[in-house]
Amino acid sequence: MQNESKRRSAHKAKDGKANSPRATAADVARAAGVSISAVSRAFTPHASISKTTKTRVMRAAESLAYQPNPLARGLITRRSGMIALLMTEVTNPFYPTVLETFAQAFSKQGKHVMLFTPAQDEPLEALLPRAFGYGVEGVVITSARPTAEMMSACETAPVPVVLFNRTVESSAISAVCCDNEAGGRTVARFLAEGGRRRPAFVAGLPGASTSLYRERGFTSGLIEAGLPSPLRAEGHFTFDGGLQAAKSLLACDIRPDSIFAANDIMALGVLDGLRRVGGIRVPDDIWVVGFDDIDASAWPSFGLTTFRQPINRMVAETLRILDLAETEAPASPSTVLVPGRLIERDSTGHVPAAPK
Amino acid sequence: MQNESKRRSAHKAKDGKANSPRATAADVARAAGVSISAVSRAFTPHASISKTTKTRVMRAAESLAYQPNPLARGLITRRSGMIALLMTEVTNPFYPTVLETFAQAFSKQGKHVMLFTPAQDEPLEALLPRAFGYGVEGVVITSARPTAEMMSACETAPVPVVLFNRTVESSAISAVCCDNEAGGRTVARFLAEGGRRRPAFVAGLPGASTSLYRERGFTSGLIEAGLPSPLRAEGHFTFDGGLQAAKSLLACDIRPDSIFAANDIMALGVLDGLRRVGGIRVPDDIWVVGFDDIDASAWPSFGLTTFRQPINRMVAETLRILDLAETEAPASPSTVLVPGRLIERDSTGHVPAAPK
DNA sequence: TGAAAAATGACTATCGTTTGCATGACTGTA
DNA sequence: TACAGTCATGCAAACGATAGTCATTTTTCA
Repeated sequence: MQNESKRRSAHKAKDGKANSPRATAADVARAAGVSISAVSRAFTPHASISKTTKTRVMRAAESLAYQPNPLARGLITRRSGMIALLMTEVTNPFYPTVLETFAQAFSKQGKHVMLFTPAQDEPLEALLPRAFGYGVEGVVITSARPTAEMMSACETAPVPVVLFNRTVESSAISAVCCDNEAGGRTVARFLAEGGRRRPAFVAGLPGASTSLYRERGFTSGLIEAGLPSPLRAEGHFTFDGGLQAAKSLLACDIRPDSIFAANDIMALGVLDGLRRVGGIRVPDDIWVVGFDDIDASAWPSFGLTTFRQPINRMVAETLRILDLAETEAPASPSTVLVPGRLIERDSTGHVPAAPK
Repeated sequence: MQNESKRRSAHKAKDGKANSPRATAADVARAAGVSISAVSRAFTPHASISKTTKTRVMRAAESLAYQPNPLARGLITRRSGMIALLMTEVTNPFYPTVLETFAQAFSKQGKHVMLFTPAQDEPLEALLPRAFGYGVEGVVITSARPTAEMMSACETAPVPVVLFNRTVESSAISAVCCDNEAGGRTVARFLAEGGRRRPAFVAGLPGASTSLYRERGFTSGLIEAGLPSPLRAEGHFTFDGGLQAAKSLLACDIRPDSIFAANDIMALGVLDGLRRVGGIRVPDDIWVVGFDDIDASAWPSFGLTTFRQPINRMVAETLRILDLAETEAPASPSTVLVPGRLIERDSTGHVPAAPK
């Protein structure tokens, strides 16, 4: 009887007497002197059950430490109490914060987070059916560049799907996003009012909607303010990319006097890149602005001025679309734009107060 | 027809014709002209099934996009293909990396990560039974300070439980950890050889085993090298805590000439704290060493010398204990210490080569 | 070629719930 | 007092798979 227990040796064996095999609804029913259905109904929100039976069941359940098995429940209701979170870039410090905010918010609703990260080069859309198989009650996708296959997979999903921090053309898919275009425009205006004349933009991954919209808003904001289109470099949304971008921007014939990076981690790279090159001072010579407001941006070494994404509100909106929030009526598929705001720190100079 | 669809309005309605209701084993069996058992066996690793039938089933399954329902399977086998990850501090940049490494490793085994983060002040041990209810095949806990209740809950767990980056007295629980004591000692020796005479230590959360062992190794290493016990401050494992700790250490009668922080994020805070106080140069006046080797430590602005935790190996060891790795035989409950190594950067000076 | 051994497929019970349906108990009104 | 409505309750059938049993091939070897 010992040699066959190959796969179970690493932990307490099954036959330990104290290892209570978890109470089932039948156990509770027996203890409370009711039927199994009654137990089930006691745990179902608006079920038809009398107050007395319910308390009796609940009392018995408590004494047996009973909790309905989510697997069995999910098998029949198709809702196992989990939300799928599809994430691709956990390295960007912005996302861990997002992750934690979601996890907290969900757990407040009794939901749990199931994390899906694609193995290298695994097509993202392959993850969706897998998630559905688990009876997830909703899917949140944070991927820089959702593919077309992905989108069509989303449209036929049996549960709500929300793109987080992404927008997409299709009106059949919900998305929650910071107002990136407005953010870019705000930064442009800020730089213009600060007397900057030669702006530069550091883009993220080509094709990423966030980078795209931030650039669009930035460029149009500059033009509205009578400034030229920005110089341009790519930073792939990474610190090192930002660092390289800074170098390449400095190599231009006419150096920029301000750099707006499509996210903070690149902006920090830019700052470090500028420091490396002697004789450049921030903000005296060059202003630097980021986007996100990650923790590190507030560190004294950086003091990065940045456009803050209101993660809490974005998450709340996502929950609302997933139909989990108690607040309002469910929305139809739509793109929700949440406004952000500029946080001024040391990496930019002071903008004179508006004249009147 | 509109007003009654309250909870389903946010996504494609059920009645859409293209919304294929997901193929079941029965569908596949019919398509392949075999019994349902055959289908089941085709998807069970060492089941008794002929090659020809298996391929026939697999072909049919593929054409129907069939995948066994993990809920139904888990209901009977008690293994739903998920691993529970209990995390408390996602804000420390070390953990997102850990998280991603785990997620990648698990997904390579066809397992998925279920994330459990306790709501504020929710007792951690309450999460365990919930996880077991989901039929998780293993639990990984990364919590700074596991409670006694937690521990006893672990011991009676129906599946392997591993403490990650924590150690614990009980020999009934497995743990995977970097060799913190050796790490602390290595740092001590490094500082001593570098001619430092007044070391300081910045502790993390009181009671955290990692901080404790790193300090123990550090202190004994110093004493062995003929140096005094370190000055001491607490930094709560946060950037800001490290910053404050630096200030308080500088306020000492005799300033330290080297500071070892129990983790990187605090060490970065220390660096920034030192910069704030004029006239102090790193490493000329004070050396700073961290522990973890998070991404930011390598950024030019910091160039933090640090003791690197080999996350990949630690994760691999964890998988082995969880009985998932293909490599070796399953281990009995044990504490695995993985060696790390010192990464020298700009925050410390050069240690002269050994004399002979 | 034949018999023993091995491999395979069809049946059926089961995992722990939810839920439709039929029944029985109550309530308020004519 | 009786009658139609409510409301609560229990029974039994799913949900979609796995695994043990048993009958039936196939394979193997003398």
